[in-house]
Amino acid sequence: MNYKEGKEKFISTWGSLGSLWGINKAMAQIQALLFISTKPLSMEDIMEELKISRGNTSMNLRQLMDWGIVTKEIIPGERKEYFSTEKDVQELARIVAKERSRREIKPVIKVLKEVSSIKDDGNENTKELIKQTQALHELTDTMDLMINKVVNQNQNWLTKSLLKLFK
Amino acid sequence: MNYKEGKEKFISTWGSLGSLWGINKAMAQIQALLFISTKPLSMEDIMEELKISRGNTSMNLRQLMDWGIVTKEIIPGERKEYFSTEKDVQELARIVAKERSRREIKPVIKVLKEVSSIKDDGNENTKELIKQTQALHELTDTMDLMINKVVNQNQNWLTKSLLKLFK
DNA sequence: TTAAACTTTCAAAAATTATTGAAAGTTTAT
DNA sequence: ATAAACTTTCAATAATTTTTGAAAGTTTAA
Repeated sequence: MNYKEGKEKFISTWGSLGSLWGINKAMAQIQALLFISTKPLSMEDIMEELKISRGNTSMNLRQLMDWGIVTKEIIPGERKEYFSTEKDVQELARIVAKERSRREIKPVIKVLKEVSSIKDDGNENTKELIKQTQALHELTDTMDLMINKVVNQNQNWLTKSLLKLFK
Repeated sequence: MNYKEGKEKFISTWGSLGSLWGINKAMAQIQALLFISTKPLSMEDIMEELKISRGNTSMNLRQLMDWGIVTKEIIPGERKEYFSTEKDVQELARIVAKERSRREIKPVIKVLKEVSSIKDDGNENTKELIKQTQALHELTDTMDLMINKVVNQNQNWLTKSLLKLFK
């Protein structure tokens, strides 16, 4: 496998992996491309490399910026905007974990809390609903707590400390 | 909120959450329904409750069984097949984590390993590709290791021990 | 102020994914 | 062996999500 093949394989794998961390293919591919680029890229560069339209590129770059994963770089003397992504994997993991907690886990916790708090009318079905949503609420809460703890540590904690803990 | 409202809210929230843990809406809703049911349900029951077709129910039940989350129950004297889901949230979390590791994380680790092993031809782009995919490989490996450690512990370890660790 | 260079928006089209329902398949009881 | 009771399959359809591209918008230089 040479550079070109490796690059393509990485971008396409990372792209199809997008769903795992809750973003779409183009968004994941743009991030992947920036992640292995040695310098910031313009919209043209990205469109060209990934063979996607201007609109698609624009919208997905915006989303990546919303996530806090990609930043605009101003290059002096250049009219175009250039983009680059967070290059440190630890920091990247922290950002993704934090955003997913905020966007997806927190709202679910809210619903589970609400549902598990309905009045117990003595019916066995009601009892089961309360019991199970409560259990789910506790689990989700614990997991979210974990994630946020990890997320608020500074870099290297993840590899260094967790590796030790779980040995 | 009464029982019916609570039940519906739970099922629909859990359903739309399906994407977070990598399964589709109907599949997640069937699991949710079984999760709060006090007894095993037949295909008819599920179709009726969720207003989905026979084919859809059949296919999604099969997938849930593939995941190891749902099991067929034989009820003596009954011709129909009945289904029930794992009721323990800890066990459920273990199954899901294990399956996702196997289905999604492991294959990505394989690709990252391959790409990060390409020959360094001295070009700065090649160097960056190797460096970044290697970093991602290490991170993903660590995370997968963590997940599998958690997954191989017996129940209650998650809440009890991790809560302590992360305090 | 104007025009060139560039980016964003968004309705329409394309691609993907999920769902239906009826025919085919299977199992069980007699 | 037959038929009733039930489940699975899968081609067609529907729903959803993604992508396009051109018009509208913005910024900069002169």
